[in-house]
Amino acid sequence: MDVYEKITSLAKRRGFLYPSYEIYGGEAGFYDYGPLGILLKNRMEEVWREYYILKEKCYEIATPVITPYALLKASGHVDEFIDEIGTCTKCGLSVKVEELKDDRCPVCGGAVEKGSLNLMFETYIGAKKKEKAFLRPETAQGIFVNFPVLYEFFRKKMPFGVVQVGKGFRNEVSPRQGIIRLREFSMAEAELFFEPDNKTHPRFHEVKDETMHLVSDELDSEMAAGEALQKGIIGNEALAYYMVITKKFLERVGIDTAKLRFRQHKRDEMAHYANDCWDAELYSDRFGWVECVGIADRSAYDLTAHMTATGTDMRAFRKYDEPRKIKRTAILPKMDALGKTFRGKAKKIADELRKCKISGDTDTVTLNMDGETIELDATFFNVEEVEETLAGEKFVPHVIEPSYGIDRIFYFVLEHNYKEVEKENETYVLITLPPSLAPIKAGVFPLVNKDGLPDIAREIERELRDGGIMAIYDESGSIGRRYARMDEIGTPFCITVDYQTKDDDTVTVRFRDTTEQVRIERGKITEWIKKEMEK
RNA sequence: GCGGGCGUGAUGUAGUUUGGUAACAUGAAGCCCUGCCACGGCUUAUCCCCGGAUUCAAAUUCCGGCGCCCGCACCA
Repeated sequence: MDVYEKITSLAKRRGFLYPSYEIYGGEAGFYDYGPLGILLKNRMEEVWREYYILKEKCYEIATPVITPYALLKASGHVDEFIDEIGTCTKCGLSVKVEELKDDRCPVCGGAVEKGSLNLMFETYIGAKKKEKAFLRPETAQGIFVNFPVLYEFFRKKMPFGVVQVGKGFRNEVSPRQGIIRLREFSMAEAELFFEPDNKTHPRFHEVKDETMHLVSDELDSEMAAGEALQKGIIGNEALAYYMVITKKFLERVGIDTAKLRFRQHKRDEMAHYANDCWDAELYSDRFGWVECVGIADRSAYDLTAHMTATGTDMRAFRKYDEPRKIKRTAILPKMDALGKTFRGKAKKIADELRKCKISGDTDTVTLNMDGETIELDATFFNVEEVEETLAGEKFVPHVIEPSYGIDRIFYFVLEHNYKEVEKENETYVLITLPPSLAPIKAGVFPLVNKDGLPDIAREIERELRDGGIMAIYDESGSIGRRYARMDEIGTPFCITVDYQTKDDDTVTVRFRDTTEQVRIERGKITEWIKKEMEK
């Protein structure tokens, strides 16, 4: 058995992951999180929020999974997310339509059956009048379409960031590798809005010496963020900053950073919306390098797309440092003449007039209004050179997007922390999860099941839970077996009540990774564990 | 989607060649034992992926479906 198989079997046995709908034969690409699995996943998402919401000052929003056709048409997903595929009837090869040679199989020349694959799940809104819709392929779009109100919420100060943690859906052709490729998956995405020529981060200097393993066509080495930026390897400061944040986050949830690298996308593998992209890849003994986080510069792509499709102004306003004076040729309507001739229509005509493109020697203007053609000569306007003061300008913000695949990271947290050690000629399994991530923080055991020790242990379990610490009481089997059970699910501490406890109210606390023990006052355990978790 | 392999208690496996009462280990529950690292004792529960065919009889043979694994393709 390799690591993946061991983890899959442990995960099912101990309540981390179950294949979905198993009693109905199972459904490929779907997994259930079990009782312990969801505790761990929730902790990962909480830690993610600490990084992006607390520290980076983003705000989180929640938008629907079901997304109207028009939105995804505008974003490019309807067209770009479709794969036209030809399958050779002779040799069975499947290829993209553009790779066909004269509509025949490029390998054996056989006839080809064409089909198209849209990787989005389709659905309909409304029971009677059915409007076509899709399950969202990414949470990002829900943020983009809310840009105008969010911009207002942030009181028009750029840059700002909005995040969303939730489900995304992709109807994969053939999902495999368990939780690595799901059809319904959890993602945590941050959309950070910047002025196009100012993709910087105020705290970049704090992380500029942090190193990352960078891989691109020309490069494969450990390099400081600042250096990579200077050399133009990473396109801008914000991108580099969030790559460092990603590394810190992954390390915090228990990823082995020796098995982390950032790989730059080649031009042709970039998503339709991206113009620079670095993937955080994690190494698996089973699967090799796997993309788990994508950090993309989406430029103005999405906001522009939604602006074009809906006519909504998705621009932000930037004040110039100093107001700029601009000279231009302007047309100034003469309201007295217009009023006398056109009466009620005068104001509307004047507004139209101001929009006209003119030059210094324009003497007549023709307007088309409500199907009516109106000729105006110089008695109705003046043409003048005017000097205007512009306070600033409007622009479509650029977006830097770190996008995390929670389920994949979840798997890697397990794989990177899965340890086997030899213990008295037997393989002994433990998961060395960071204490703050562990689903169960403490096991509480009576050394023996008599003389009142179980009662004391039960009380301690209760005290811990009252203090906010997930603890489990266990009296079944030998003490060693109970330690082993806890080690296998990554519980960092085991508290044992022994006879000394009855004398002096102390207990032993045993560390998962070293099996060392310390003696601690019963009343202080809760605080002690909380402190340990901060380490 | 195509080709190959596989599907047996919660987990890992044997049994399928040669059709006839499904076994082992781990895990789990209960009781006992146990003065700190899975090693003890007794008891209990839990399995042949689903559907069809052949047969007196199918875990075993055949067909179809679903799922898992490998390869090809796909993975914005």
